Amino acid sequence: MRNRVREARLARGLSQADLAEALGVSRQTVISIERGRYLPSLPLAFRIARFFGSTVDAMFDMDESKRSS
Amino acid sequence: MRNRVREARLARGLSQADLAEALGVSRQTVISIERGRYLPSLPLAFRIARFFGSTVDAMFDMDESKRSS
DNA sequence: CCGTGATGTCAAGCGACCTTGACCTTCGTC
DNA sequence: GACGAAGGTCAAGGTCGCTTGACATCACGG
Repeated sequence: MRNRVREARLARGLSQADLAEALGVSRQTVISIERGRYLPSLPLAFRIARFFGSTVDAMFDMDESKRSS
Repeated sequence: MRNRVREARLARGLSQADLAEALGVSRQTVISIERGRYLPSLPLAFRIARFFGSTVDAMFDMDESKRSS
């Protein structure tokens, strides 16, 4: 599962702290999502996608081959 | 936050148990999501959307006006 | 009347998401 | 060298997603 949060953030010239505040989450959460420590919840995924003017499906691509089953 | 899981399931003539098995989750999980008890995780949201040949954004619409904050 | 399929509730437990707070390193600048 | 901004780690704690298992209801066919 890859996500384009980091590149979208850098494209806007924002720091992790800036993005965290804009999304209403902690800086830890932004770090953890960017680094793939865990996946955002569905509501947070929507806020991220909308903040960057994108869609959940475009921001996070689920790789079918990586199903943990 | 509304979702179209129930109507998509009924449109295919599937029971909750059928859908649960197809998604690899428990029947409780399907019931809880359909009834709005809680939101699916991001991976499960993707599996649901793909199972029904749709997108996460189309299956679950986040209502901006219903932000809990 | 009895059984079965479909939907639903409740409860206990586990792990993932998210928080706060303390601390570290690197880089640029004064 | 001292400072601040940015990215990162670690730990403890709370809430939510998901599980299993037991049980209740309603409609239906035998």
